[in-house]
Amino acid sequence: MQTNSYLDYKEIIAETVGKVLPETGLEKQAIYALLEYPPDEKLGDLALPCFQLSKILKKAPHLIAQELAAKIDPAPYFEAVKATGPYLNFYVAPVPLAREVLAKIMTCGSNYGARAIGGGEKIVIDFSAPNIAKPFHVGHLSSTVIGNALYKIFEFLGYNCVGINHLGDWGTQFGKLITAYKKWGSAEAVERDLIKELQRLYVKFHDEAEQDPALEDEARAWFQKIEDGDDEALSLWRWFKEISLAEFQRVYDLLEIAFDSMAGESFYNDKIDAVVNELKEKQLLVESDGAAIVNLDEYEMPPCLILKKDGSSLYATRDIAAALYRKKTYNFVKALYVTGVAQSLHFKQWFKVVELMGYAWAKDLVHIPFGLVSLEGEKLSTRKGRVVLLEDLLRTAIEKTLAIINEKNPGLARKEEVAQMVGVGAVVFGALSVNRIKDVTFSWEEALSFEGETGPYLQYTHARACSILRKAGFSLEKAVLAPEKLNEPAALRVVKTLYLFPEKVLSAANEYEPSIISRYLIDLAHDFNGFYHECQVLVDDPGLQQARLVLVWAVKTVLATGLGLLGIKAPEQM
RNA sequence: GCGUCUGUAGCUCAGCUGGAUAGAGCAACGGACUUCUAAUCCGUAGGCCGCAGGUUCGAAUCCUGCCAGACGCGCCA
Repeated sequence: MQTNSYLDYKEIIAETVGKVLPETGLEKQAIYALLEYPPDEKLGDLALPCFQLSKILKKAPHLIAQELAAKIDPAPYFEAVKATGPYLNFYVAPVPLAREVLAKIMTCGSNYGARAIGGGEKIVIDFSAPNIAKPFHVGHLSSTVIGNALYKIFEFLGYNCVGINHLGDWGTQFGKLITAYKKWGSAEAVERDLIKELQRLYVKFHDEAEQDPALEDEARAWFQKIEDGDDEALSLWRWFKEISLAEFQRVYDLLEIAFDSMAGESFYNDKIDAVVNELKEKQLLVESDGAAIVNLDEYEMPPCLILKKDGSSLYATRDIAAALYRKKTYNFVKALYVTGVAQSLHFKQWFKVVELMGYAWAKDLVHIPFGLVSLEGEKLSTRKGRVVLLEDLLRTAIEKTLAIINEKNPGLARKEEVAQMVGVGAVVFGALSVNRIKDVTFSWEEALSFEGETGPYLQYTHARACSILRKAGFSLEKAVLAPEKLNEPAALRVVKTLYLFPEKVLSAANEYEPSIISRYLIDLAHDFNGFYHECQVLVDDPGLQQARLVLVWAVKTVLATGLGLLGIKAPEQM
């Protein structure tokens, strides 16, 4: 797999400038870091601003730029190197660029952009983590799709990822649920309405408990019974869990997301005492108001709660136990936790506790926060029934897609299959197209928008490219690379954007930010659609047609790869 | 009260490891389908980059203060 080296113009420039200007004493890396992409095509493809050099050389920046322009031989990678004021602008020679980029994509195929930097090391990714007996709603979308995208991105860079669904399958809410079930529920009703019925019972419990606080005690008692291994309590707990998992699975099937481990909170029950003991041995635990805490004053954080005054554990305890278990089991080089930004402090605290326990790998624990999802400006609330179920959203998106297909392309084969890819793709892309950290207000109109910067736009562009290749009977084996024929500005723009893909993938991984790939794909699709309008591909001149077909194939390949990294399908027709 | 994050065009957002005239999409208006899928493309209009200072040759980008919003701050997760 020749996936570790990509043509790197910055590297070439840094090398050349370093040679021409040895007196600056700058390392190649330092020059590399100064290089930037100019704001306008007319100013070339890469630029070296000379202000910093001016300080070192004690010379006006525009003079340095002029001098460098005179000394540097552009060939073979550049067609010109010009000084424009204080900038040294590099104009990439299109033919070598097109040749290198397209040849690379032809040899690598769907591995273009991949690298082997992970060396097979493990990255554990904790994501999705819905709560049992509660609806799987749009609030869970971000964690699920961001986690899945990071999984695919890191695999693409040579890591071995372990996806863990840390299910919320333990806690007093099960006591509440059993209490409500015993009082107002029935096996028939649960079998019939599944999570909807469980949710009804849960809401009912809270309504009733407002009048009758004794219910809370009853709930606690039932949860205690689960913990003590009481047969009835345990079998109800298992039953609720099965019902929930079956329902969650339908959503994961629609999204085509799978996990390597479904070890939820309950999995760590027998691993918590050891953590508490270890904290005691390491003299990190302090008693405070009857609870056991780790004091973090020194680090300007509130204390981390380890045990309640009744001696039971808290979620930080469970998270620490899980981290220790995962380190031992997987020996990860990084463990990512994809959860809402609201939990930032919690992660900062228990990461610090792990560090204080003496584990150097505490630095490998990374919280990947994302913004809050609200509904028409109001918080989602299971109890108030103010939620949009993810499954409803996905199914509505699929239905809408099917309607559009019936209107625009009624003869399409396997419509339902395509409708699912596109409808789901629209929803997934919507969640991955903006910076993670932004809060979002869910809107049906936006979630079901298929025009402009959307998933369907990317898929449509991909399908268009496929359509051309199909009509031309294109085959990669017989393809002829003819970069000199791709000389229209629109074609060159596409080539230049294709060149950027590997570095975008790398940035997305470094910043844990799938939206970098989303934005890139929008650019690529846009450039391609511009080319599509300006340049007819299926033309009489066989040489020209062949040259353009290779470009179309390359775009199709990169779009499919990029969409794949986001967890989105790329249908060949739609 | 303390802390974290966010504030860019009417709306949703890029750009934020400082650099050349601040970019998209949606909505509005005007154009482009007998030609490779118009879920597309092109054009017009739309901006004291929250406010005020500071650092710098240069600030949407860095620092400080303020304003607005979101979230968090001990026995839920």
